[in-house]
Amino acid sequence: MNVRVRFAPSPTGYLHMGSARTAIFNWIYARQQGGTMILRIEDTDMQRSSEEMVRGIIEGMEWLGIDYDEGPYFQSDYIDKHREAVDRLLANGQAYRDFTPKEERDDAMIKRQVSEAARQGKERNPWRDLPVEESKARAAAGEPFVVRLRVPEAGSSVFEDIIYGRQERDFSEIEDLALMRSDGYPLYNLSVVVDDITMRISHVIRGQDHLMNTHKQILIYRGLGAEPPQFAHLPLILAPGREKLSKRRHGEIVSITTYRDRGFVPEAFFNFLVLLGWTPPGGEVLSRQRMLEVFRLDAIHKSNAIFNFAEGDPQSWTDPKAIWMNGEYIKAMPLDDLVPLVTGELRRAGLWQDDFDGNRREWLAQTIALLRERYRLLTDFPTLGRPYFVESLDFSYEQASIEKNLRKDPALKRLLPGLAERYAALGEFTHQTTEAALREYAAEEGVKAGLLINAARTALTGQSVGPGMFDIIAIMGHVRTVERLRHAATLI
RNA sequence: GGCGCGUUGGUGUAACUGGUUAACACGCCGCCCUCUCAAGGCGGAGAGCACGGGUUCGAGUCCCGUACGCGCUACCA
Repeated sequence: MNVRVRFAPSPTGYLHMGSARTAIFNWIYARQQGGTMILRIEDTDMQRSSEEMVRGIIEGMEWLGIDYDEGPYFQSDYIDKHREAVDRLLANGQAYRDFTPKEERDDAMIKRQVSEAARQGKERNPWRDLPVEESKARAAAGEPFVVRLRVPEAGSSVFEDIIYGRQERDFSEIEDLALMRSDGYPLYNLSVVVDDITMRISHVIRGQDHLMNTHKQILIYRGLGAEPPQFAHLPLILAPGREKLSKRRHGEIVSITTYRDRGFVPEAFFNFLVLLGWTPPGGEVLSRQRMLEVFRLDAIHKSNAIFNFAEGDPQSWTDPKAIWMNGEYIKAMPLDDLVPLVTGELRRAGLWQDDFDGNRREWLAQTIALLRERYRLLTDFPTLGRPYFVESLDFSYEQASIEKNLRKDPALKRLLPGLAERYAALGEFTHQTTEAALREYAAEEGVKAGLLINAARTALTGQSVGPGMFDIIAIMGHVRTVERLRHAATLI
């Protein structure tokens, strides 16, 4: 079978995490099966739609590296087809006109009564049985009506979901849903089905919130004489506490752009997202290539995934596992791929210098290679890594680090400048020569090398953690090292 | 309210068609390395599988009920 899947977001202006994950699973399945990935914008809700809002979605997909073979199609471009389908349903008796005045339906009191009646599973819509001729005549006379699907009285709807298994629902539980509004605009359930038929979709992979809708949609497929596709419903992504994850409640954290802006490597976030609802066999960190090899739709979980983060806690502003995952990518990805990403961050932070991709091109690569070992976000390079990229003393010294490494021993007030002079006199300035000089100086002064080494770390970086000291010195270079050692003495 | 789906350590999950001391990852804690660590290496604590019944020689795995969560129940998508 020719696999054709679609990702069908509504144009909200940004790519929601949940939507992104849906897109990812569609994409993986399409690519794995050698099928076709289609992007369709569900903009039937006209007010919400605009160019800009669509762009936000596409940008998010591009960042994640999710491409598509067809589209973007716009649902609103197919309204004529939707209406035509409604006419066919009306003609073959699968649908009927409901002339209940709109105001009456909108009335809260009546709404309650109607739902109360529906609750008791009692009466069907009376307009269901209006003779066809009278129905036509009223419509022709200009009386407004909504078109409803004629759901069978008895029996049940059954389908096999690839993920959730056999689904059965009694027809008596399914209301005669509206297909077209009284203003002539087709409604969601009708539109998706018609579009999926015309786009020859073979597998509908979407959120579990549509699981119940599927019974209705299958009825529409049948009414239209079409064979329904395969369905695979994905578990939802919930916020901590198993509550719904929403932009309103949780803010920027649900938008993919947040992750782009806060230092995530696209592949890493893609990998993390894939874990929300699926466990790959043999390890959670895996390349896309590997995903395509081992992915199985029916291995997706049934229970909702929880996106774990602590509101207000800067340490875990997002799922700690996502941050860990990102660190794994930063450590393991080819350096040539990492350098441009870090370059972007340095530019954005105003730390970029022209010779970084000229004379100091190699130096930049070495510095990134050194720092990547302990960084987990791309933004760590301009923030934590600032002392490595600025020429001057324009970086801050952590107070705790000053206490711990500089003020620990008053002798450092004298030793640091002393070390600076030894270094200033050094001809060749490398890892080896600087280490030898430092150890020699420490021996002469009768102090432990570690005292000088740790003091130097704080002097050069303002921090008490970081790479091996002589690696740092080699990266900092002769001039900055001497300057910073001298300067540090003034802090004691 | 009705209907549907789900419920394994703090989190994400594993455990083939019921059968060893419930496994892995993140996080947490400790130790080691050592010039430091938010790096690396090693180890540890933490669930008896939502709860209550039942079937069975034996159940996280099957059945029933309860609780909780989520979803659907619009002339929204």
